[in-house]
Amino acid sequence: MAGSAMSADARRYWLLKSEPHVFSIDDLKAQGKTPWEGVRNYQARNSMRDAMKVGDLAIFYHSSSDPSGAAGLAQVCSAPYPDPSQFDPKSPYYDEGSPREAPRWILVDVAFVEKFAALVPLAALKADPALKEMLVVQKGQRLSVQPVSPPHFARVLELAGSRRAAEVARG
DNA sequence: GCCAACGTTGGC
DNA sequence: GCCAACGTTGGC
Repeated sequence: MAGSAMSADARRYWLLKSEPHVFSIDDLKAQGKTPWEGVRNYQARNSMRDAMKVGDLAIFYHSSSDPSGAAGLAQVCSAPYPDPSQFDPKSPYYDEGSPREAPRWILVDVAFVEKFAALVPLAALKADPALKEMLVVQKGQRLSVQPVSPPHFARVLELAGSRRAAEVARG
């Protein structure tokens, strides 16, 4: 009991990938919040289902873009619930094998927090010695929902010139 | 557009 | 349970 409370309740940090031509940080800003639908990878789902908490912060990452990179900040704003798109035959994310009574795909809602003054390109993340171990800079890393360590998260915010950098670094 | 890396599927 | 084939991701 004693000693476990702090780590269990500590805010966690994430990175969410999105192709900006599908859904960008500007789209999130315009909508205010959105269900993070379409995740069809079990490891990414497990993060949303088991580990994310309301209030967690996430780097909003633009993938398959020119350039790709960290575009802004989002915040988890709901408990996990079934991704409605898995049951929608018209959705590109439809999964006919997902049972209604035991939905396969779970998501959370995320809210807009901040758009970085300038996108931090992947090349800049790769060039930073402090981010050498960060998942997103690793070769072949395709996971679309990634955990980010607090120091890495704080460093990305610092590179982005975010006013929240100091706050995050404090924990 | 190419292709390396990765996850999933399905035959055996 | 192995592993080849396949589909997808995503940087370049």
